[in-house]
Amino acid sequence: MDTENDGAPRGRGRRHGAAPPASERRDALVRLAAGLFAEQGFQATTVRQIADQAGILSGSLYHHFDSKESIVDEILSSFLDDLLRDHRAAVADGGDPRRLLTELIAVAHACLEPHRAAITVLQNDRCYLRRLSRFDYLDRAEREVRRIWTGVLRDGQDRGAFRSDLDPGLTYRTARDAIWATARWYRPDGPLDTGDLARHFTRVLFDGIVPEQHT
Amino acid sequence: MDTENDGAPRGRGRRHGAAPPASERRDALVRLAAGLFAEQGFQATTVRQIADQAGILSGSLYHHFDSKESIVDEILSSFLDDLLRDHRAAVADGGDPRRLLTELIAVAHACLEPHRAAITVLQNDRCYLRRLSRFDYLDRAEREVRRIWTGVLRDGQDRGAFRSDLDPGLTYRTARDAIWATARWYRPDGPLDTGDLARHFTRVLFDGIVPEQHT
Amino acid sequence: MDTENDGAPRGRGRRHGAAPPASERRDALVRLAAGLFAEQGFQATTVRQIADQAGILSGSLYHHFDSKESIVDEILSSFLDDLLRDHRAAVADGGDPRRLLTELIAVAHACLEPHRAAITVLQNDRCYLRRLSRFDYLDRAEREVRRIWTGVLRDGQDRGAFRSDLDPGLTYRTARDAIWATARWYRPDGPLDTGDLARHFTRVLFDGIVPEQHT
Amino acid sequence: MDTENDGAPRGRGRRHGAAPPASERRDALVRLAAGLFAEQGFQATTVRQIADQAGILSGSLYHHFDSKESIVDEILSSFLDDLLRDHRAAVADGGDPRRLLTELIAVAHACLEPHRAAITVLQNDRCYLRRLSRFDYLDRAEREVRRIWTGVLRDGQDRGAFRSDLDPGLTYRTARDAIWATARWYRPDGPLDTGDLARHFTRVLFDGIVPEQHT
DNA sequence: CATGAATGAGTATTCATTCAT
DNA sequence: GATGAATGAATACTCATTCAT
Repeated sequence: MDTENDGAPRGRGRRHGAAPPASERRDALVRLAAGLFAEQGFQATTVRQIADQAGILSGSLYHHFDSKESIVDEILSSFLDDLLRDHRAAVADGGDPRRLLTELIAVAHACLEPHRAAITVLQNDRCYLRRLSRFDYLDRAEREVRRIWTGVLRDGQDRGAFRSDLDPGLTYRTARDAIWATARWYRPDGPLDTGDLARHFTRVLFDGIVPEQHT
Repeated sequence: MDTENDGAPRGRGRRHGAAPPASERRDALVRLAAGLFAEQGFQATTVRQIADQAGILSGSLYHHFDSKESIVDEILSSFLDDLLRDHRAAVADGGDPRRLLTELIAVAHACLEPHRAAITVLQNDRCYLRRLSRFDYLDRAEREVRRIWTGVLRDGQDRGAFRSDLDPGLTYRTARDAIWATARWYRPDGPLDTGDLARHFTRVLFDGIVPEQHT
Repeated sequence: MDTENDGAPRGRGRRHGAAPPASERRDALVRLAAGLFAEQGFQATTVRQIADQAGILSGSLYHHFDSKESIVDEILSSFLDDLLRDHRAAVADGGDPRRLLTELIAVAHACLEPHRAAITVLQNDRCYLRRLSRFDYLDRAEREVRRIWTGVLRDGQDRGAFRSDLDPGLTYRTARDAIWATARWYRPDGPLDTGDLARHFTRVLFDGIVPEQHT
Repeated sequence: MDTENDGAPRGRGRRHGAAPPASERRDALVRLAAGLFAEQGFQATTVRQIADQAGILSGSLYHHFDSKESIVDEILSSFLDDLLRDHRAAVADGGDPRRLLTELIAVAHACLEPHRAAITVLQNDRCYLRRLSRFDYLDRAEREVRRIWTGVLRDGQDRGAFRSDLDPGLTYRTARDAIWATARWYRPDGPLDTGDLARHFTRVLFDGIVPEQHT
């Protein structure tokens, strides 16, 4: 599907799945827009701000992109492509639930740096974007990620690796929210890298904040 | 050049702290706006949508409020007033850090239902609102809440109630984000009430998801 | 004409000539509005400002007045009634042109204090008001005043009292503008009263600023 | 949070002194707006009227200007730049007070035609504009002009060129008001040009309307 | 007489997008 | 590829006025 229009300069009519026409200029614009979206939110960022920062006029952006939405589409789909790929890979071979969950946490944290903008946009503007059919893939991806996490959690409960009195769906949502919310304040040049954050989070999630001998 | 408004119904010139002029109609409008802000975000909600849902014209809203901002101000300051009051009360008498932290978690979860709109707005539109000097109290409140949580956490570490290898600031942020993010999906008519959520969250935070005999 | 409706509380449909229903409250409101119109201009003053300063709600003003225009109508027609009456009286008995002109200058200056608001409104908002047929009397009054002044000036030229090389219309306009513009900066509590201003102006107009022996 | 606009057509963030981005279209719009401001006043003129007369939509004006205020700013600052420059030049070399004052009167009248709109706006809307800090330069310019006129007048009094019983400040204000008020009725296509007006005014101001032998 | 709630037509301004040059 | 000028629909907000209570 969607074979026509390949190689055309604009992304008109393109759907998620067909790669957008690559170009250095275009990539730079996407990165630039991503930064603004992350700082201010998608809706709150104007195409003029993007154009201003690129040193061109706002109308000129439309030589590279169909619309403001198509820019954010590129940012979001790239994030979700990576996220899903790494999630699937993490659980592909099955194995110890603790190891798998540790891996999923690491995978999510690993997205914080390269995909900070996408994560921020999803948190701030998801309720707006999901109303547009073009972004149906957002919910599809979320559902698959949820299935993977809750699968691992349930499997761990069955095998006795995780407490059986926990609600897997609730636990997943708590973990997911805590991780993605990090994007709001995480700064790559701070004292902690995303690996540190993942390790800290894993420890708290697995063993809690209470020392073991205490209970 | 704003003239004072003795007895006038609009909230012109009021500051945070002075009670807004009470009125049933006004309260109903605030609740109505809160619902829309929570669903769509503050910026994405138009005064016309609020007025439409109230069955009046958008200009008529300004009989009751100065501005769209003053509506959200009322919603947010009411939330933060409650939140700070309950936080201060929770730690007022000091005592066992585990009990205090349990209490803080309960206090935060107790806000999920009455202040869902405010919490959602703060997550979606904080980066916009904090630029307005009128909302300086947002950061002030956040700092005080953070001080209270990290104080309890540090005290617990000193007394051996909490693991000493955790970063109190990081732990606070993780907990905070996980709790407030709940407002995005929590529905009062669902199977779980906010007490259940608080208990679930407390258990995971204290003891982790791994059964004790496991490690 | 216009005999019906006398004694009715509101001025509805009333035309210039029929006295508005007197009332202390009403007069106080007119004076109050006059002050605001003088400070800010008619268009720039809102009925809410008037009501605020009267300590009532803006809607309540409409128990006393038909409209904002009817308030300014009262202010303006009162001024022009006085101005025309005094102009007519000043030239009624004819006589020495210098004396008559001195008298006209005095009459105009005498209006500065009691009718400062009307004069200011006429300068700031005349181009707006004259488009409304209700204010046709503004131009009628201006024409009569001009006739009186230029009559005196021409008569003075004929009799050798005023230089014959001056354009009476131009001289009238210059004098008129200089006098009315005074309303913009004149303050009753300043060091000069309107009599001083009239004398200063008369001297400059009659003899110029150059000492006589100089030329 | 306004981003800089390198090369962008709008005048965003410019200050008085920095030349606005020149453009034929833009200049035409300014002239067009000036005409409307002069006829109706600044506040009473809507951006829609300006746009209508330019044959574009009101929003399209904002491609060229930041705001309605920035349009009038351009009109006013252009006038005051010229006025101050010519005033300074007129008195730069000092000399006979009568010659200097004649020159100042000529300079002011010479502004009537090219800057009629600015003069009219200043008379009608000054009390509104001066409240905006952006227009602080209005008062600064007025003060300098006043200093120049009263300096010449006082100097003339000292040298016996002007009557010593006149109040220089009062005389300045009278002259200023009479000259600027001319802008309200002066039409370039009338029988008198601004030179005629200046000469007429100079004669009345210097020698009065009474023939010399008369007194 | 006054209030409180509303109307309706208007205001300046914003912004994604289009398109001839 | 970019510009410069525009569109059109939306935005928050204002204000004179009305009227049931």
